[in-house]
Amino acid sequence: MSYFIDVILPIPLQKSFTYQINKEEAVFLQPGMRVAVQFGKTKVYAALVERVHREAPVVYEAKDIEHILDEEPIVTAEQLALWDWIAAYYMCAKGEVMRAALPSAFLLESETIVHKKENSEIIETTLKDDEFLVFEALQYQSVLRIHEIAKIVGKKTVLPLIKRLLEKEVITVEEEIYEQYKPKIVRCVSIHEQYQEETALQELLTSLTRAPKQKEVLMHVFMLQSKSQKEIRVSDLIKISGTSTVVVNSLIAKEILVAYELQSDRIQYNGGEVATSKKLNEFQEKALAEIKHVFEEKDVCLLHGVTSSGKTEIYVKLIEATLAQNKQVLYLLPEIALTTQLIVRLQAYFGERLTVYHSKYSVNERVEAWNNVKANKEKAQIVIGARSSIFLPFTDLGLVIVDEEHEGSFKQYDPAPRYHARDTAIVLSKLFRGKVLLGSATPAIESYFNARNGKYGLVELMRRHGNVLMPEINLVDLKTKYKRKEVTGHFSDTLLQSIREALKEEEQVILFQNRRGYSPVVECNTCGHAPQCTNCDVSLTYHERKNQLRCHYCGYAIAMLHKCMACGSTELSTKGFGTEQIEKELKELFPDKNIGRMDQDTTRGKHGYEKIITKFENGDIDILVGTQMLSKGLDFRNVTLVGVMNADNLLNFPDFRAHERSYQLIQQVAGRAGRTQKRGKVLIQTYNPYHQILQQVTVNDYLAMFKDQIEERKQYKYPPFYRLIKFTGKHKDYNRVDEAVNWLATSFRNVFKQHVLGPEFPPVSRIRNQYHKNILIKIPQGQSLDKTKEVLGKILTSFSSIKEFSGVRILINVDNY
DNA sequence: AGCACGCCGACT
DNA sequence: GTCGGCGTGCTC
Repeated sequence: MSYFIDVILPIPLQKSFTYQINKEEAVFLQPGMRVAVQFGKTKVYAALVERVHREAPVVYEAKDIEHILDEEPIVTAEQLALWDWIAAYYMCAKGEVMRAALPSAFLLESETIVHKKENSEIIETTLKDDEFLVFEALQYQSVLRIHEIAKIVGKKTVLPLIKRLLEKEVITVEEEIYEQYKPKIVRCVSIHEQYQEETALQELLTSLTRAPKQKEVLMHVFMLQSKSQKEIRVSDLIKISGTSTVVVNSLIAKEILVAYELQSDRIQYNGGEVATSKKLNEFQEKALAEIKHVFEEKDVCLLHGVTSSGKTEIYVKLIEATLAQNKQVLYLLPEIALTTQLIVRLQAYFGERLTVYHSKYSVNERVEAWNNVKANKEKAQIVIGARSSIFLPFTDLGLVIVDEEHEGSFKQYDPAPRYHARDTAIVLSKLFRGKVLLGSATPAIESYFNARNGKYGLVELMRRHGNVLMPEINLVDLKTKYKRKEVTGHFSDTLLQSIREALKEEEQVILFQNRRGYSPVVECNTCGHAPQCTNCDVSLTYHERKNQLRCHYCGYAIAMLHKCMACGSTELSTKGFGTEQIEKELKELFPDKNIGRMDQDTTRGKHGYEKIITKFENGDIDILVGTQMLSKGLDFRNVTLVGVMNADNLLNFPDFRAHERSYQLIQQVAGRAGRTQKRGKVLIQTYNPYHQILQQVTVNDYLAMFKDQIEERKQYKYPPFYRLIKFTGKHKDYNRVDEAVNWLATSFRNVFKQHVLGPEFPPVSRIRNQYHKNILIKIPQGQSLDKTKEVLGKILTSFSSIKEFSGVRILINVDNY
């Protein structure tokens, strides 16, 4: 009788795959372990065991596994349950979830390695040019990889070439599997035990008089040994004694020192003392008590606290309480809010019990964080991270905090799984019977709705910490300003006046413009032609710094034109404006001040973001211009003025969430102003000063905004009343997507009738030479989600079997943002 | 996804 | 004529 395992492969296939194993393997293997398996003719993957069983597949012969990769499961049962939920809810393959969940070091892939074939006589003249190139390269290098061969011959497709070389017996190939994770090894030394005795030691020291360097090193070893009981690292020893490895090595050779290797953890906290948490003020205290009360009955609580109300201190108290129960804490933040500022602050309270997990960490660091969390180590009691940290192998998760809960970036857009970290965290927490706290100054409409409904608890904290006043928000009507010619560049005189006042007081200013680059469109004055991207259906954006026209969708760039491509006219003008242009205008208006810019273009690179922040904090920047990056959790003491350059392009966004988002964004940016005793000032330039949302922003009336929005959502059948699933067809042939998506929409409409919207080409219908077409499905409350997805799945299956539509890829986005 | 297999245009 | 382009189908 034979044994089998069902495995998840890290590829986007709906099916699960069965491999054969022997009895010993069946006894050893458990769900959550990895095995290396051959898949297809050549590839070897790390597959994750889902189930061990004895049901032989009927229609095919199961392959054997290559070998087992783990001693024990690296994925917990809870994680597998969560993966199942994500795959089902967000309508994607488990393999896609696996890809997103595991640190890439856990996913091994095989690579074809080319060797020179020994003992074979090769007549060089029988080789073609490219074959000879490979042959020649192998004379110098013992092995070659596929991509190296591609580089040598300067071609993309080299597999036929390799095949020919194999036939001519020039080379042999082999599949090399490698694991990417390498433990960090540190070399340590200790004094040989024969010198532990005092007399032997004295003897040794006298014998070393002719080797002063060695003696010195030895003295340092003693010093380090007496100072701390811990191991002595060779690298530290060299640094302290100011010698080289040679000296240490000769001591080891003389058997005076003994060397040994230690596996070390890359994640280490080397901060100072841990502070005790601050005492809360009476409002915070009350909020904390309310949250605790809510948690007695409910699993999820929404904390609605205005900017600067001291939400973090409340989180700290809750974290302390959870740690006291010996449970783990997950602190989720949007990627861009994961700043050093906040981490340093939390580290001050929790020291080495805090682990940070996010995309800037190396593969090795991620594996270590993973292992620490899984072993429930003390140093991983609190994990702070961006959305992907929900995939960590928690063993006893007591509390999840979702800070800036309203942030759209908690939803993964591409690739699948298109999950929402806030919603997934709630499911994750349920698996552990843990609690979830959602925190925001401007909650998502959905969350606030759930809270008012009683599904979540609701706690409000409307007082700023230290009784700092909410900033004074004023609108500036650009229409009248332009009419009265009171505008310089893009600055109204009101804004300019306020900037001058703030600068005179040596205070800092933040200016917000939600568009990067110099100006979005370059237009010919004669014929009206605007240069377009060759790969996408958008106009190119002018970037002055590099004198380029760039596409923000695909990155395509050309040099700025001197004359119109269509008519040759040299009169080109720019329309609209971005951060770069604001920066330039400021430099002209305030030549003696330091202007900084923060957007995607200036924060590239590993520390680009931090550099700008630090400069601003240190007062090296007087005026900071930026995109929405500015709105996230930054705490600048000396900012008293925030200017929104143009609120209208936010409000006019064609999306049902545009108003909600505008409110949140402006409110968040406004929250950067006046975090100390002096009342901050916010100026919003707009052509629509009577717009509801702007009016609500000025008086900080979240509730009014919520009521308006929820009414609209209800009327136009949007979330939270209806659930949305967006389908996007993608193909390089316009007609093919068109027909394919039309067919799909018709099939959907047969079942879901008027709840199917579209099909429709989006405003930008071509991106990277791929045409897009969308269908939106609205699911009313009360209609079973599972059933709906089942029906949709069936329709998609029959869709994929239609030949004419093959190649059209369908992206599914559940709870589309 | 990734890769093999198979069919068609542009070059030696 | 071949080389190499891309479309199609399959993977336990």
